[in-house]
Amino acid sequence: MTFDATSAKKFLESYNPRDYPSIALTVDLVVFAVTDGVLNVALVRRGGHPFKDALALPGGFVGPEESAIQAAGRELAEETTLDLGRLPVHLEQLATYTSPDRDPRMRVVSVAHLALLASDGTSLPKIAAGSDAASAGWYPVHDVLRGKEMAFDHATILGDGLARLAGKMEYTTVAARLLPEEFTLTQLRTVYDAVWETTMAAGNFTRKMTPRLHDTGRKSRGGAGGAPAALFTATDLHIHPPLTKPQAPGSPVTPE
Amino acid sequence: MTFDATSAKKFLESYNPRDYPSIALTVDLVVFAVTDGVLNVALVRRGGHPFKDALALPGGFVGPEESAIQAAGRELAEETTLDLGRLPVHLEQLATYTSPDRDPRMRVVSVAHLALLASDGTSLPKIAAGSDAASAGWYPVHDVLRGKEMAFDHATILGDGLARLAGKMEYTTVAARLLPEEFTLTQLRTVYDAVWETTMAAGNFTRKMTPRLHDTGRKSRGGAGGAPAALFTATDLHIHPPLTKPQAPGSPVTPE
DNA sequence: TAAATAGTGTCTGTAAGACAGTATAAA
DNA sequence: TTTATACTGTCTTACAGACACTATTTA
Repeated sequence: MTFDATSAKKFLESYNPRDYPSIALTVDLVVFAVTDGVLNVALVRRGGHPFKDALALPGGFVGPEESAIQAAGRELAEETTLDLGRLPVHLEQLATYTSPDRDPRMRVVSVAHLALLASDGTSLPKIAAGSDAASAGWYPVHDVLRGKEMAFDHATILGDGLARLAGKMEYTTVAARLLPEEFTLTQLRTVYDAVWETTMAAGNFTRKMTPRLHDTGRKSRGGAGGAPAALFTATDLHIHPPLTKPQAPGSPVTPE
Repeated sequence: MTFDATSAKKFLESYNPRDYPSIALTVDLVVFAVTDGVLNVALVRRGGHPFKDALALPGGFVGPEESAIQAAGRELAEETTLDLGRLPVHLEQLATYTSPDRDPRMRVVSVAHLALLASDGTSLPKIAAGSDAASAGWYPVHDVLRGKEMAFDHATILGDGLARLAGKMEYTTVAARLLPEEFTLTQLRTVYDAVWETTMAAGNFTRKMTPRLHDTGRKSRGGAGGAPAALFTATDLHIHPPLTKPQAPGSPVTPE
């Protein structure tokens, strides 16, 4: 990487820090996990002003030597006390929120990330409150969004995170990242039902998904009566053509 | 927005500017337009180090009082000397690039945006070189990506921008944003061919797209022989189920 | 006319949606 | 046995892909 002192100086002239107020770079996390057929999000209850006592997304500052995704992974590890190196956690950048007045204290640019935690469907990972949070816990996503009382622009971010997940599930097997490494088709279908708030037909779901998954050959113990289901692992294959989320009634396909 | 001086002070304690080097917030623009069946991107030739003489995406700093998308719109207007208030230009956030060493001079966090300029297919909007650029012009996207000699991480950004556009064209009518307000189905098909580097069958394309567009009732003058085509305008409808980009041969649908 | 383009019709194969039926296991 | 679950089979309908054919214009 070659550049000389003159050009660096010229750059710093065009970028005069006096003209630009100090910018804080943060990450906000939209962390999802499924239990009992419900999609949950990890939220913290704010301990201080502004938005004291309101629900907020967990997050933190991006360190000087790390990228945003690295900061997101670090915060996630701190918060969940999970070993991210071993756990297959899905983490991706969502969007960046830059409105100058989104935080009344100073200019805070936040790179939101979407994280999917594996869960067996009956219990959720423990999460710990961060520095600025009084308490942390899991909340049903759809309920929270219908209530829409959140700190800063976090309701928007959460909505964007849900939309990203719901959309991506149409054409990828990313829903499997919300399940243990080996899972049954019924478990996977439960994830779709939870995120899309629908009820997928079991038979057709099996027929469509099976060619996109890898059959381990093993069977699950039938938990509550019924035949043991085959255990699958996810592949990184795209679903083509996509799985179609059932059209909401009243959303027209043809104009006028 | 209520917060007191104490909490603001506490926040500034947890965010100690001394611990965080000054951050420059910029936007980079991926500006697309189609001519003669080819997808083009607006690039500048860098005038100074680093990456002197290399191709780069246009961009600039985000002002203290504006959001990233506002900065992107402003830069786009300056660069193209287009009246964005009147022109139906599609502008959306793409992704944010935060690697600490992506710019050797200082920490530059760049929020990339995707812009689609309307074009009649035979000429491209004039673009002007910015401050740090020696010259600006249009370049064929696919050629540039195959060559892959660009400044900073701009080849990655350009690739992400193309992927975003190509993907979104499967399930929205966003391709129409690369055309004048009224367009024919052949023009629209040309856009798909240019972006996807395919050849869509004309008859089937008509059958699939027509219900998603609004027929103005008017007809285009047949330019070079042939029947006059109907003129359509775009709707904001989703294409459901999506238009499928023909599978590249060799990309398997079933695992193993 | 000839040539070029627009748009429709038709055939075929695949797959989605609906749902019945069968197999496997636990209580 | 009863019940619950996992899967498979079948039928119908929709539509994508391929492609022929007609219609409408310019040269």
